[in-house]
Amino acid sequence: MSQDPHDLDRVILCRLDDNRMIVYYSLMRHKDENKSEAIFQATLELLNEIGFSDTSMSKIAKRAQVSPSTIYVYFANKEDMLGKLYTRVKEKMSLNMVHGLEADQPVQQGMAVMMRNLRDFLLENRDYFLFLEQFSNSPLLAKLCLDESMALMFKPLHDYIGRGKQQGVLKQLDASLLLTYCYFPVTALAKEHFKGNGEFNEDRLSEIIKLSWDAIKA
Amino acid sequence: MSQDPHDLDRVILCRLDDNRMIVYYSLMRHKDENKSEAIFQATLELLNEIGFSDTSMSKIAKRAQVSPSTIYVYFANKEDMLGKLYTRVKEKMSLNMVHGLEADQPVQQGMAVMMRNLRDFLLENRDYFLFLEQFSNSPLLAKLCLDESMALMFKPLHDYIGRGKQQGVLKQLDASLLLTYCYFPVTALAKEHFKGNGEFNEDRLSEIIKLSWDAIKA
DNA sequence: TATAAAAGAACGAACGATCGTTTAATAAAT
DNA sequence: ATTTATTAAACGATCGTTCGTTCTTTTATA
Repeated sequence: MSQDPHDLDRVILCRLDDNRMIVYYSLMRHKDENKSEAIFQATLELLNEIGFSDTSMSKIAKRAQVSPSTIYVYFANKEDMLGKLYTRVKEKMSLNMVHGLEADQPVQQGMAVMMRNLRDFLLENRDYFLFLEQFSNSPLLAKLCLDESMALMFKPLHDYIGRGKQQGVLKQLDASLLLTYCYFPVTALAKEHFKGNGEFNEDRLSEIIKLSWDAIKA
Repeated sequence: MSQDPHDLDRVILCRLDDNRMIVYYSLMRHKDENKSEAIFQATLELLNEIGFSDTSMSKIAKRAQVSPSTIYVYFANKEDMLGKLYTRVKEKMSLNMVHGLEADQPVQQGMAVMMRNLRDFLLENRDYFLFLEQFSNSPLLAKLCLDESMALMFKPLHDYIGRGKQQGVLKQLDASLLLTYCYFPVTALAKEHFKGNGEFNEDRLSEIIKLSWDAIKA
C-alpha cells in the first residue's frame, strides 16, 4: 500500500559482490520533526479560522514559518497532508477515549469513563475537534480510503462493547450503533459549548451519561 | 434585515409633483426561477462530488449551464449563495420532519413518526443530506449567523417535545438535547447506508426508534 | 583528524491554471 | 422605448505545485 516515497527515506538496499542483499538504515540528514509539527498546527488553526476552501498551502506555510515548497518535502501533496493530519488526530482521540478502561470493570461504569474521556478531550482540544468534524464529512475522506486504519483504532472500544453484549448487559445490536448513542451526544454538547450556548459542565455530562445508558442497556 | 438588493427588484417608489408617494410593481423582465434552481442543484452536486474546496463558481456555472456572471444576478456572492442554499435545504428537512405530527397524538408515536420522516427524507435526498453535513460543520455557517431562522424552523418540533415534558412522558431536559438522541442515530445510519455499509431498512429503523425512546422517556 | 564529495533539507521565485468578481456590451421581455 | 437579464471577456489575486539553487549534515577519502 505504501506508495509514499517519504516512508522509505531511511531504508537502503545494497547488493554485495556475491549477489547477497543487505538492508540497512541510511544515516541521512534528519527531517526536522518540529517542522511537520508546525505544519500540522498551522493547518489546524487555519481550517478552524477560515475553513476548508480558504486554507491554502501558502497560508499554511506562512503561519508555520516555512517555505511552501518545504511542505512538499514532508508530504506528497495537500491531500496527503490533510489525510495524515486526520489519522493522527483521530488516533489521539481514540487513545484518549479508552484511557483507564479496564476489561474487568462493570460495563456501565466503563461507558461512563469513555464518555467523560471524550468530553475532556474535546474541550481541551478545540482545534482537533472542529477539524475532525469538518473533515469527517468531506468527500476527501471517502476518497482517501482510511477506513481500515480507522476500524483498527476503535477495535478496543468495539471489543469492550462486545463483552458487554456477551454478558447480556447491553442490547444485542451492532457495537457501532451502541457507540453512536454515546458518542454523538457528547460531540453535540461540545459544539454548543464552543458556540457559547451553555457550558458543558459536570451536570450536563451526568445527564447524557444517564440517557445514553438508558438507550444501550439491555 | 433584508440587505439584499435582489429582494426589492419588483418594487418601485415614486414621488408625485404634490409630494404624495405611490408604490407599484415594476414591469421588469422576470428572473428565471429555473436558473436559480439550476444553480442550487449544480452546487449541491459538485459539493458532494469534489468537496467544498474544489467547488468554484465557474464549475457551478458550467454545470448549471449559465454564465458565471449570471450567478451574481441572483446572489450577492458565493457565501450568500451557499447560505441561501443552506437555509432552503434545512427548511425542507424541518418541514419533512414534522409532517403528520399531530398535537393530540401520543408522544412516543410522534417521535417515531418524526424519525421515520427523517430517514425517508435523507435517503430520498442524498445530495441535500451530504451538503447539510458538510456545511453544518464549516466556519462559514457560524459566520453567516443563521441561528435565528434555524430556531424558528425547529420551533414546532421543540414545542412538541415541550408538550411531552409537560405530560411527564419525557425526561425534564432541554428539548434540543432530547432531539439529539433522535436525530443523530438516524443520520449516522444514513451515512453508513450511503457508504455501502448495510442498508438502512425498516428493521434498523425500528431498532433505533426503540433505543432513542429508551433514552428520552421519563 | 581534516577535507572533499554526496545527499537531502530548505528555500525563493516562478509556473500555468484557476479563483471570485466586475465590466461593458448584447439580448430579451415589457 | 425602456429596462433588466444575460453574457463573454477580462480583472488582479491567489491557487497548488515545481524548479533551480543554496544550506546543512553525513559519508568517503586522505
